[in-house]
Amino acid sequence: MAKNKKQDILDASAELFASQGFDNTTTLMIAKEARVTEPLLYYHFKGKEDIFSKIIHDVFKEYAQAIEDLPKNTDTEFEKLANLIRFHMHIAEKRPREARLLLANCPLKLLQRNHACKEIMESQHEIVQGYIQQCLEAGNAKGEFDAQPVDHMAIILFSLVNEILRRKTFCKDDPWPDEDAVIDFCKRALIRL
Amino acid sequence: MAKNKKQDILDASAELFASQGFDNTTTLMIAKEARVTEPLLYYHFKGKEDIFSKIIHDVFKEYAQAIEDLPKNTDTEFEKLANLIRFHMHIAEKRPREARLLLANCPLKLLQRNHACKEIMESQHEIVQGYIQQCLEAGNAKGEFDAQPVDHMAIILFSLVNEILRRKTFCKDDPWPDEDAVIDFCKRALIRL
Amino acid sequence: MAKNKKQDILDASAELFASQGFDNTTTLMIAKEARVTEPLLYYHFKGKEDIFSKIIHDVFKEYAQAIEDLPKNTDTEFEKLANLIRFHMHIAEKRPREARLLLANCPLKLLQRNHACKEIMESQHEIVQGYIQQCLEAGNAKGEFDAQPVDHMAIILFSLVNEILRRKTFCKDDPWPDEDAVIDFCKRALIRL
Amino acid sequence: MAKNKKQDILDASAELFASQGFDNTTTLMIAKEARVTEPLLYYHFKGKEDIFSKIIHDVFKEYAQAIEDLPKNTDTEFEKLANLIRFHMHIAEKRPREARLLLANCPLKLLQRNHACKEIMESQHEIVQGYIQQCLEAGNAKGEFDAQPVDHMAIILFSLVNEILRRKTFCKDDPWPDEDAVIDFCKRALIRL
DNA sequence: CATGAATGAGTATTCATTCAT
DNA sequence: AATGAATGAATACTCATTCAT
Repeated sequence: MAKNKKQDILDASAELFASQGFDNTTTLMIAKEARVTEPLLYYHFKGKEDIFSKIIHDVFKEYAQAIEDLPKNTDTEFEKLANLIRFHMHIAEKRPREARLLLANCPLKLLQRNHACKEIMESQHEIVQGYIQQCLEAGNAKGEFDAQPVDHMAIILFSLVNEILRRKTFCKDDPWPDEDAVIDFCKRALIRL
Repeated sequence: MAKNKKQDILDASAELFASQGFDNTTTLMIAKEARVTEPLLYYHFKGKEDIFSKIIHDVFKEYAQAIEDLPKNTDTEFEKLANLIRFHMHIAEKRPREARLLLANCPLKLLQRNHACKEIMESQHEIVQGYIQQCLEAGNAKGEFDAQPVDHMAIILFSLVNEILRRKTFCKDDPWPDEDAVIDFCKRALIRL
Repeated sequence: MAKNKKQDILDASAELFASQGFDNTTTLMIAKEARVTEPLLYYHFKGKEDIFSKIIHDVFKEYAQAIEDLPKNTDTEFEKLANLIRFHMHIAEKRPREARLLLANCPLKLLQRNHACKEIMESQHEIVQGYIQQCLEAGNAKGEFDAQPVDHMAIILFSLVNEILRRKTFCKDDPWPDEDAVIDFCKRALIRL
Repeated sequence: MAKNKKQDILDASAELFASQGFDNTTTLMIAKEARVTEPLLYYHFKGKEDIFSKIIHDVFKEYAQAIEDLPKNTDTEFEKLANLIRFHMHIAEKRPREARLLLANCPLKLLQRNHACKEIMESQHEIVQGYIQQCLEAGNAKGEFDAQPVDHMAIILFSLVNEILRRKTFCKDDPWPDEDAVIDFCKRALIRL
């Protein structure tokens, strides 16, 4: 569609990787979907794997930015956690392709040593876990939570957030509690009355 | 090892699927790993996909049985939930190959309509969610919990259990809270003092 | 069906060779069709090619015998030729499987040097051509025909007979003149008034 | 030979299909014979069967054109029939490869429903039979023949023409009457003095 | 006579990638 | 920037045949 064929290739690849998986997508499929010839893929990228790397980097960049953009000034620290949870529940609906792309392909890619996926997963880990940890520490300091130990709690919350995204992506038909139920669950665990 | 070459094939395949993924494992690799010739794969199985199906069915059968075998008589309902969490944390250590096999390959397989993986995932869903739901309902009845609504809580706990398995499988090096921290997190959410 | 499994194998093979061709019929198909295991084929025969040879020999033996059994005493020599034509027109209806078996597979087999088919085709040639030639010579001697030269006429008549069989076998749906038209055509060519 | 590798593939395939049969010709053989790599076969054609289809279509197109090109203005209608017979006797000598290709492979292909061979055989049927039928009708009208019934006669003559081609192709060593004998045979059947 | 298990050699086809232009 | 032609290396799968029992 766009005049930029390089972007067409990235779009077509993302669509195909997301709907069929990396290994089941051939360069010919990509070329056809992008209305381009195969050699052009190699003019713009080093190869199929390179296209995949570019895509997940782009996707992750946007994701990291969105987390960065979450409101910094909130009445309570818990509100920040609630925002994080809400954000992840929304992604699955707003960016289903990107969610599928990462969640379906990365587990396999992680089996390969030194894959680009690994560093991205680690970055996500750092960013999200850092976000949570800051909230917890600030909340503890304020007496809002009595979340102890912070690091363990952070991992548990991070896991929950991740799994939310996964379920909403792959089990679309299954019932899933609305945001409030999830947020309430966490609130109960963090805030003892 | 065993005299039974059919089992050798299943073992070799499981190992390779778990360590490299289904698509990156060739029938020749399987044959070599199993110290067998390629045509024998086709004598015992319909094809590569059939081998995969047999393996995940076997793995799931054992998993379902293990859940069935969890102690039925416990002092508290929460103890049952704690057992479920402990069981999943142990699997990743006792059966790392099987955990990797399923968690790495199934997301991709789920993209294909009508794949055997889908029904297995649904069975797991039913079994584990059923287990949790029973605990919650019994616990609510006894006044042990005030978990409301039951179905939402069950899904959240199920998600947590799943993600525990995933993280322990793929992020072995990352720190992970010991059992007690996870169990405590849930206890705080379920049991208000 | 029969207790004789060797015959079952021959029957099953004939059926499959006739309906799918030699190369498209696998030994496994034969075994299944004959309700027998593959190694038994090799107990009774040297191999797939050997089964084929046995079948075409049997078929040809019966064919040669039938020609031998055509009535020897007829009012006219032409009646003998008419009988030969009628006999071939009937085969396609009475023995469609055997006709298909030979006519579909032999052309290809003839491409291979020294194939059993070759000698059989030559035998058929000799027998039928001999039959025709005798009729023509006797008819010429009696003044019934003025068929000259005999050998050329014999080949032409033989060709016509062969093609009749072929068309009735492969072009079942196409219209085909009844016996009388063919016989009449030959009569006109042989018997000048 | 030619710079056009696509044509090289067709030539090599035709040669091999004609001398060994479709099923006994592997794609590797074709590639080697055409001095080309195997994947190129799949770049230019959909597969082995597609190569075969292209060849028989080409062969048939040329055949149909040659029949179309037979002289339209002849002194007698019989001369037209004689030309048809002569034409077929010449094909076997001028185009032995193409004759073998079709006559050896098509009977088998006809066993498969909906094969390209079927429609080609039917086209040939229509063309040749139409040609003969026109001659007979015109000849009858002029009083040149008393060929009755026309359609039956046409089929018989068509059969004869077909079998001539077959025998000259497969039984090269066998004696075969010269053109004049065949033509004379037909003349006697058609033209009563 | 009969078979379950096993295999050497192949068989059509695919795929990521490159080259010449 | 773009492509038609071409390929090395697989890749899942098949087949006639044999062996041990």
